[in-house]
This record gives sequence, structure tokens and C-alpha cells, in this order.
Amino acid sequence: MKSQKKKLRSYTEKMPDFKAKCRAAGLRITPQRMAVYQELAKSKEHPSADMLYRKVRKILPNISLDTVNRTLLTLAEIGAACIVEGSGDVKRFDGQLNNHQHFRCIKCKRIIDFYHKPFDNIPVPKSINKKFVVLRKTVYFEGICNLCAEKYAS
Amino acid sequence: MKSQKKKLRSYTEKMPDFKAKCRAAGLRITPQRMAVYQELAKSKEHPSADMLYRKVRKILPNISLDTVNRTLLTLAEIGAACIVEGSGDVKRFDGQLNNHQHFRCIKCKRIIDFYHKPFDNIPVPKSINKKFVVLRKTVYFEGICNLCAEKYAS
DNA sequence: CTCTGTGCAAACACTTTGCAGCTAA
DNA sequence: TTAGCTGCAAAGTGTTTGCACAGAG
Repeated sequence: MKSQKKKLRSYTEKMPDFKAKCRAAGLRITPQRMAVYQELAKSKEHPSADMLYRKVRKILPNISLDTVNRTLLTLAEIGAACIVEGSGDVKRFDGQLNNHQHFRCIKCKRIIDFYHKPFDNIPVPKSINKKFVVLRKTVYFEGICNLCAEKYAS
Repeated sequence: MKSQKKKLRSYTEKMPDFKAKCRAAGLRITPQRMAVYQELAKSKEHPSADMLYRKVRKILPNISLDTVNRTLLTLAEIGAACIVEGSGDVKRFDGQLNNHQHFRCIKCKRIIDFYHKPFDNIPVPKSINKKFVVLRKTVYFEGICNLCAEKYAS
């Protein structure tokens, strides 16, 4: 319980920033938004709306899945979260906004974060920069994870 | 009409390879598969199942959307196509198997190909290579395309 | 007090599945 | 001939929308 409380502090520290972001975007600070954001920021597993819904319900038992869904989309819009690149499955969200990369297992759909310094500053080709505004750039790997490899090795 | 015929030849040249791939995977060569593959290989726009369905129907008016769907998944499995990384929208497919990168507009969902030599050989970090089998590696940009930027400039 | 945000339920879009008949090999 | 493929229809899954009420500012 003690360690949980410590963890809690670490992500609750993000809350003032988040509140500021909301206000800047003209959004109201509601318990639902707080709770969704808090659980997303805490999560390490790129949860789907439904996964988060289950977690948030422990804090706000009456919240609806729709609200979680809407809130997540809102968070993505104001840049407090981002939608992870998948391949047309259910939407997955990411509250970690620091630079990192994703590996996605095509079998179990697990998304694994990794960080590799050289990828921090991927140069955007001039041809792209001339025509488009690049908001997010990432290196994305797809393949088979260790667990699935074992499963299929039989 | 003449130029169309020429274009047609260029992608029909891929057909023998494709047939070989099918046979290698133990798949039958059916008109539907041929047609779906042909239209996908011809397409430059990362079509969804539905987009392809409309095109293929011009060749095989009786094909069903389900078949297009199933065929596309099959193609992805045998490595004759791939599912483009999106962000939880409808599945989008890509028949261009040569190395290239994607820029995706978060507004209009358009996916734009680009090619940048330095991205040809992205090094896979050892930490990843140790645990996972990487099948596809790509640099993925997200942002606002020129058309949408104009729209929102008003 | 006002107007945004929420919860509920229905609508929706896309995908998947089961099965009978068809067809490539 | 016969396994695998297709078309149809139905079910499933996840997401979006409309509306009345609740609650933040």
C-alpha cells in the first residue's frame, strides 16, 4: 500500500500540468477527465478505451464507457495523449508523451515501448517538411514477440 | 485508352510472381484473388477493403465485400500485401512492397508515401533484436497535410 | 445561472463467422 | 472428385451520436 501511494504521487504530479492544458483548451476540469487522464498516465500498457474503462470504474464506479471514449479522443486532440499506430484494430492510447518507439506483435497485438537514443532526432526529409506539418515522428517495428514465438515454436 | 493499356501491362507483369506466391502458400488461384491483388497492386492510395471492393466490382460485378476482406487478410498473411499502420480507423492496405515510408494526415486520414534513402536500413536496437523477431520496420510520420492546412488557415 | 460534460441508449460502421453451393486443381 | 473458396446473411465488436439532466465555472 505504501509503495502504491508513492507511485500515486508520481503521476499525480502531472495533474497541475494537465489542468493547465485543459484550461488552455477551454475544457472544464471534471472528475471524469481527471480520472481518465490519471489512469492513462499511470498505465504502461497502451490501454484501449475498454481497458481504461475498467480501471477508471474503480475510482468512479458510475462513469460510462462513452465518457472514457470521448475523453480519450479529447485528450488526443489537446495533445495530452496520443493514439498509438496500430493496424486497424481497436484504438490504443498512450499517455507517455516523451519520445519513445513502439514494437507491435502482429500475433498478440501487444505493444512494447522501447527507447533508442539515435531515434530521438529523426530528420524529416525536406520534401515532406515543405508540404506537411509533421506533429509526430516515430520508428515503428512490427513482428513477433518472444511469448508468441515460443507458442509457435512447438 | 492506350495509356491505360500500358499501365495495365505494368502491373499484370506482377501476376506470375503473385501466382507463384499463392501456390507456394497452398492457395488456389481464383479470379477473385487475381482481381483483388491486381487492383491493390495498381492502387497508389492505400485503399480500404471497401474502396477496393468498389474497384474490383468493375471487373467482377458479383464479388462480395466479404471476399475482398478475406482476400486482403490472406494477402497480408502470405506477404503479398501489408496492412498499413493507422490509428484505429478502418484497415488500409498497401500492395507496394518495396521499402517506403508513410506520412498520415490526422485530419483527412490520407496516407502519403515517401521514400528517403537513409531510412532504408534502420538499425534495430540489440535490445529488441534479442527478444523479438522484427518483420517490418518503418518510419512513420503524422501531421497535417497541405490540403488540410489550407482548410484550417481561414 | 449558463453552458459544457455526462450517462444512457440507439444507431452506426466495419469485421468476422457459419454454412451451402461452386470451382480450381 | 474434393478440398478449398465464394457469396450471402447474420452476429459481433467497437465507436459515434442525440438528447435530457447534472454539475463546473
